[in-house]
Amino acid sequence: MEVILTNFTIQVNDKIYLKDPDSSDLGKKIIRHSIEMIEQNGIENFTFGKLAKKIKSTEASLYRYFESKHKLLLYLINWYWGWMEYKLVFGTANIEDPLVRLQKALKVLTETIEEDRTFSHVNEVKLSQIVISESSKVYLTKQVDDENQKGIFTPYKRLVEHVSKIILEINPSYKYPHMLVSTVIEGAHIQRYFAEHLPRLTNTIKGEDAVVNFYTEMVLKNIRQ
Amino acid sequence: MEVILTNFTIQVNDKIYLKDPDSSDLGKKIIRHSIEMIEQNGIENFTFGKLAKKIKSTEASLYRYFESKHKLLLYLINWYWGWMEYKLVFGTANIEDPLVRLQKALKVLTETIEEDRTFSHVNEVKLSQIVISESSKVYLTKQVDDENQKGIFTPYKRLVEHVSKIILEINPSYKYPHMLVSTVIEGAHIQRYFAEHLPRLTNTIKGEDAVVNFYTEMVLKNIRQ
DNA sequence: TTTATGTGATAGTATTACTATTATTTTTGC
DNA sequence: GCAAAAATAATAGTAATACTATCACATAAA
Repeated sequence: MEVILTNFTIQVNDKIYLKDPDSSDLGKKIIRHSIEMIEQNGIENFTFGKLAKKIKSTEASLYRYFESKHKLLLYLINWYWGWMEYKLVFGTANIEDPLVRLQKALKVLTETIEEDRTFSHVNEVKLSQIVISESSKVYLTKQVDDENQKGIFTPYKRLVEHVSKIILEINPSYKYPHMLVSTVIEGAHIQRYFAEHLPRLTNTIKGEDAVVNFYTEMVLKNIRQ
Repeated sequence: MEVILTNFTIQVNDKIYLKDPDSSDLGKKIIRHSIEMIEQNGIENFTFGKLAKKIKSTEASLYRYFESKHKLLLYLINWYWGWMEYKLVFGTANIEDPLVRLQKALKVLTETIEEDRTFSHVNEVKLSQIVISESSKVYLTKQVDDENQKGIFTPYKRLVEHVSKIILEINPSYKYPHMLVSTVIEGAHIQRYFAEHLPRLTNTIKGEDAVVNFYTEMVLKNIRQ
């Protein structure tokens, strides 16, 4: 039984945008089509000019929503982290055993993304491809510290914190919970990228999702007392 | 006893440059100063115009060495992989026990970089900072497949292969050697970046190099039969 | 001493990442 | 149903970037 919750939106830090893209048709169009274009051509080849042309609007109009393409990318990535937290919370609700809960959480974090019809104007499959190829670029800049101070990376931190807590529930003396979780999240992205483009840097195994299995195994072996 | 090998150079794939920067004074100046500038201001804010001004040359002259700043970055990163391989080979030579050899290899891959006076015009400490903040950008582009076909990423692959082989020596049935090694290398970079800019995504522990210890422990626990 | 090679000087182009201004349309409040 | 306010479109312009092209000059190798 699939339940579609229509009164559900992912909140994104309002310092990222000038005008909430969720609040208008044009805004939603910007999100939908920027996802398509960035997924297709990468953030480097994406410009507001091209997007404006595609959605038959103007550059100036887009700049009323986001002050730069970097901010737009930040918006998309942050939306994703918010969505992941929502999936994590839903996916692990009512699971008593912390070990089972951890395994479920790791699965959510590392598995390939499938369509989620709850949020209509966002294509989560394409967005997850963007996250794989572009997300590290949002923090590997000289403005990190600045943006970090504005709380722009808190959704990501919250996600890491969330899973770290489960780990500490299982093994309260484990020394590196955050390091372990962020290694898993970032690693899962990179490994999927490698599998597609630089396969000799990873391992793919027929009949299993090597990424999910590898990182699940990794965490369990690491936190064992 | 420190031995300085002056007749030693790191070879970089000649498809990356138009003219070998090692072959002239101007070339070496380009390398030395581009490392300084990119480390300081990041690749996004680095331009050939600025570099030309700093070394009192012209944009056109720089373009005779590298056809784009992306290629220049590729050169630097590839130099680094070549240098790491050299350090790995030297550091693990004559170690019989594969477990000890693996531990040494992991240390080389994950520890913080110190000055190496063997290669005069390259500041390895600054270069390693560039690798931490910028290296993923060289393959997270839409030209990966193209560049990969030209063999531009082989030094990285060779490094991964090298360590993978040690792992298989210890446990021939281990399923994910490449994934494990690339997770370690990429992870070490990201964790050092997080420690400096987004500390809540990692763990730092007084009196120990948490990155080296975490990843060494991780590998050993993972490959145990 | 010629010739090739490397470097410098200068100029030019298409694109990008914006900002500014004004006109037009759409929405909303009464 | 209309005026006021808000949103969007149209148009123009700027500084910087990422190059390409051309020609002159210096120097070093043949």
